[in-house]
Amino acid sequence: MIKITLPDGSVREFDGAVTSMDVATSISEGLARNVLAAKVNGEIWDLMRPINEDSTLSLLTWNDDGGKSTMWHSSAHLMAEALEFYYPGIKLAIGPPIENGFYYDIDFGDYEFTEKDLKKVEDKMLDLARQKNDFIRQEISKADAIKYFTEKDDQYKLELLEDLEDGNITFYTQGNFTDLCRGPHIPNTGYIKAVKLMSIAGAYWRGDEKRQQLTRVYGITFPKAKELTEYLEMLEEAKKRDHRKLGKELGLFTFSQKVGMGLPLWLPKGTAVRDRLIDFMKEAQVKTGYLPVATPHIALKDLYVCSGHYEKYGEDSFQSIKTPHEGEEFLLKPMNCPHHCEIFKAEPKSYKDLPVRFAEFGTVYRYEQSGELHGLTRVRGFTQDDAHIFCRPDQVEEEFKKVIDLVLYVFNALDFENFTAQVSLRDPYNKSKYIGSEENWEKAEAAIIKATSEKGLPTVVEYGEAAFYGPKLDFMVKDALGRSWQLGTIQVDYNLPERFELEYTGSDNQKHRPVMIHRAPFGSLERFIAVLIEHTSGKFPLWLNPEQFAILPISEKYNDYAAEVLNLLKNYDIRGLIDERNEKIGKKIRDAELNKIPYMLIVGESEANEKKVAVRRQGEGDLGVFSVAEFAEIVNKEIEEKLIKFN
RNA sequence: GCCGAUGUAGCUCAGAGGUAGAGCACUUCCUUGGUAAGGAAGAGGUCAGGGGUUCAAUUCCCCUCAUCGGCUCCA
Repeated sequence: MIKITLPDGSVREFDGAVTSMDVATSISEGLARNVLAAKVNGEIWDLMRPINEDSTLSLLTWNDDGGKSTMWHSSAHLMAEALEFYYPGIKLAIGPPIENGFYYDIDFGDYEFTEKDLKKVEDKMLDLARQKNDFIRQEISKADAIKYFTEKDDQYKLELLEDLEDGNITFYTQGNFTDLCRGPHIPNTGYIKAVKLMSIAGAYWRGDEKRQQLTRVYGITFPKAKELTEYLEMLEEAKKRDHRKLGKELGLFTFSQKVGMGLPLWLPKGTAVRDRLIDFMKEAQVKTGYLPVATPHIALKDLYVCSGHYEKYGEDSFQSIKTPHEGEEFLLKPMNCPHHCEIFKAEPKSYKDLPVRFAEFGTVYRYEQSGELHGLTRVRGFTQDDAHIFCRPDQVEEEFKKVIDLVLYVFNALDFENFTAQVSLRDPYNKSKYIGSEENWEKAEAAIIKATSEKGLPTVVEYGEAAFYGPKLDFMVKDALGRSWQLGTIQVDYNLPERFELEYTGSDNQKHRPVMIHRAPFGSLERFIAVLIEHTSGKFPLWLNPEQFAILPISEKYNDYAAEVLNLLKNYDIRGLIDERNEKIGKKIRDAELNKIPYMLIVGESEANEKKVAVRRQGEGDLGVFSVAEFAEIVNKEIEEKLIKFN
């Protein structure tokens, strides 16, 4: 008698060994049709794998991450089978499921596999899927496994086998394909109803650029054809929101080959957005006691030798700038913090002075490999809304909480509702790669965890993700399409104060070392704006929009009245423009809509006579006729609702 | 940096070994209009750059550069 405990706490009893599929069938036929895998005592298993002892069981369907990943893992095998059919002799490396689908890294030997080949592989996969071939699990001895892959001459699998223990090795077979695999898998290939091979990319064997470069084939599958269609539509939507495309269309920023790759040029409209974000942050920061400072774009190399950045990044950064006669060596500023340390040192500090908070919108330059550059999210020169808080050790937690408040204020004003706080701690198995004492690390890590839990943030803890000088808290924001982006960051640093020998005089009249906190709620303005563009699909909040309205005269006869309205609106601190072109009103509306201008003010004969404007809201339509003062009130009310002052 | 793809008008793209095409945008003219594209004409190009094959190359080949998709990296 075997007892199976289900997630709802109910217990089902079976005579002898059962499979998860048996359990699913005993619950309902529909569930049996939809179930893909099962979590048995916390481990994901094949549905057909016999359960021989009392267990807890939860059945996984397409709606569970575990169900999806099982399906995609099996799909990787299916793709491998199709590829082996067309390209016998290829060598397979690894083929895992990923967030959206799966990939397989493959050594095609001399054959150059291209995107033209994808279609026939897709078709073959569907063909094989229709055969409903079972995925068969087989435990195998290490010796037999080595023999199998030696015969297949697959050095990648052999290398993987080296790390595996005998007695713990399984093969999975479906149709004519057998692979070394831990599993689990879906019962048979018939569950896969829709296949799309997305792209091909190079990938290094085991992520090591010194090793063999393999061909990575990305794909995704679905249990229903309709879901594939929906997924492809979602991707199209994401493309429309791409900040590179919208940035160009809306005239926000550009790049120039002459200026250099990865160096964004802000156009007037983009600059307007940027400046507004800066003003917004400055205002909030002044209220929280930050002191603005300013530092130059270059500094002596010795500054970064002192900070330790040179040792760690010197080789992989822009190389030094030298003076012609004196032989001085400067580096482009990759960080603001060393400068701020020197500002801290400029005047002696008492414990009564702390915390000191130096803030600077500092533009920094970092060498990024050419292949890494990506729109505004990955650039070589960018501006941080940087600040460094120098405080006493007993103030760390309090300061940390204040920064969290500031970040939450920013996110709220910009409608970033879905975020998670990622706490990055040391890799517990490799503590040697971090600078600083054990005691300090433990203190800092504890302070961050306490602050996030007291603020009630949705938190995930990642081990091994800390910076080399201290633990950090990153704010990961999800955009409307569910993609995750890292924005704001707060980092504790016990290292730089040490290296720069920063100190303050305590109440005991002794010298003490302050703690430093780096923080940037936006992170980089460039990346932040990129995410903001994709988040809003270019429809910025009204307070941030460079053009809040467009006055659209019905015909050129009313251009004068339009100018009058524009003048009036200037008094209300609302900004906009007049579309004076010789076009019909339909055309002007269409263009304003496409330019995502929030309000359209249509003025013709009746409006001019009554000294009014017909208001149309972008994406919504006609709102009716208002006086200029009434319209100004509508706008200001909308802004006030969003932009609650920080205090 | 590495692998692969791409590079034609300001933008989106078509094209083919024999003097370069469309739509939108732009300029001028006609039209003066009521809530998502009025009409006509015009201007706009070293087909990314360099080399080669050819009677002839934007087209085929090689190199370089840039962009895109990944890998690796990200203080």
